[in-house]
Amino acid sequence: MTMEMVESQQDDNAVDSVPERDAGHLENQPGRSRTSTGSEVSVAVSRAGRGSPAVTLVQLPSGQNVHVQGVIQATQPSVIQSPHMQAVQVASIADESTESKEITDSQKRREILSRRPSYRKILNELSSDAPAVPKIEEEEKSDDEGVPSGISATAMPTSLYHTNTGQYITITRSGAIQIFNPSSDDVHGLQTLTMTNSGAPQPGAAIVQCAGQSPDGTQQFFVPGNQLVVQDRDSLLLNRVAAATGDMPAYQIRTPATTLPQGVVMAASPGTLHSPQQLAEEATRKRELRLMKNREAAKECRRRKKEYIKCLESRVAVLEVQNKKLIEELETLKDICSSKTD
DNA sequence: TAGGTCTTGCGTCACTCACT
DNA sequence: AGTGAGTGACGCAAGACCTA
Repeated sequence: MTMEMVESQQDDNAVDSVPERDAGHLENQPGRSRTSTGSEVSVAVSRAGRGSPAVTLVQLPSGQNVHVQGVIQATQPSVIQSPHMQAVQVASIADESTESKEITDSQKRREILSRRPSYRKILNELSSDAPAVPKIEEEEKSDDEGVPSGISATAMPTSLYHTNTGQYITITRSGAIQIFNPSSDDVHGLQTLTMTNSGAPQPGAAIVQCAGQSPDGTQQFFVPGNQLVVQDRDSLLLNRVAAATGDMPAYQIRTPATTLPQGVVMAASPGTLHSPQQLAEEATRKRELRLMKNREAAKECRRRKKEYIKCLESRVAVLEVQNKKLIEELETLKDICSSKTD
């Protein structure tokens, strides 16, 4: 589901559903007794405390007493809050008076901050409180988002291969093949391939579709099952056509010949690495992979954070509408009360 | 218009948490 | 215990905006 859909859906629900729910909440205010007549309406305004909003006690004609808190409240410092963050903010506010405590224990602060729940978790908790707030799905995202996925959580590589051109190929659990060029700084260095074994043009061969930008040179690399992925002339031609039409280029998986083609390098498994140079290369490769995955994770995290903030802003809008309605309701009740006393 | 400031996004590191 | 995901913090770069 795209963000636009989420927001529009929220907007649709915002005005209608939430105030209804909170009206019910107001009706259930405990601790107040009915009047003997049951038809009297009384309004009492009291100040709760310094900085606290005024509390208005409204006795409805039905005999119900309603505590209405002032809807005009002090502005919040930030909409991004969690219980932990609130604790931090309270602490920081309390510390404002004493400059000597301005320098906080960074270790403790880091500890508090690091325990902050994920945005997904917070958002899902919010959504359980307010149905108008959409949940973030645990696993899948829709493919029609148009966002380059990179190596996502659902496509974690299970195998890593190194080509003779210095590129890395990862085979994910879902069967997708991803080509990564470490020398490329941007997202275009990553290509995602989707294997389709059914309908292969010849036995033992499979078409591999490349979702990324096609490289200039030919691609040769191995995949599990002793199969060799070759970008042959035909598929190269297909690639050129695809490049012209915007379609995806094609690769083929073939069973390799008894002798390895020139220029094809098979990455050795970590268990067979002996020389320090090989170990260093392996370490470098692992680091590159880790950095790449962390890069993607950071992107995803920022995306979720933005979505989370958007949802909070939407919720603020909903609550503002709700406050407005409550103000109007309160004014109406006040009018009824004053007209009865006159 | 040049220089300063602000905003935004990115990559990386460090760390925690959950899972196996 | 090891591993991967998630995320805050930090620094950097590029663009937007402001001001003398």
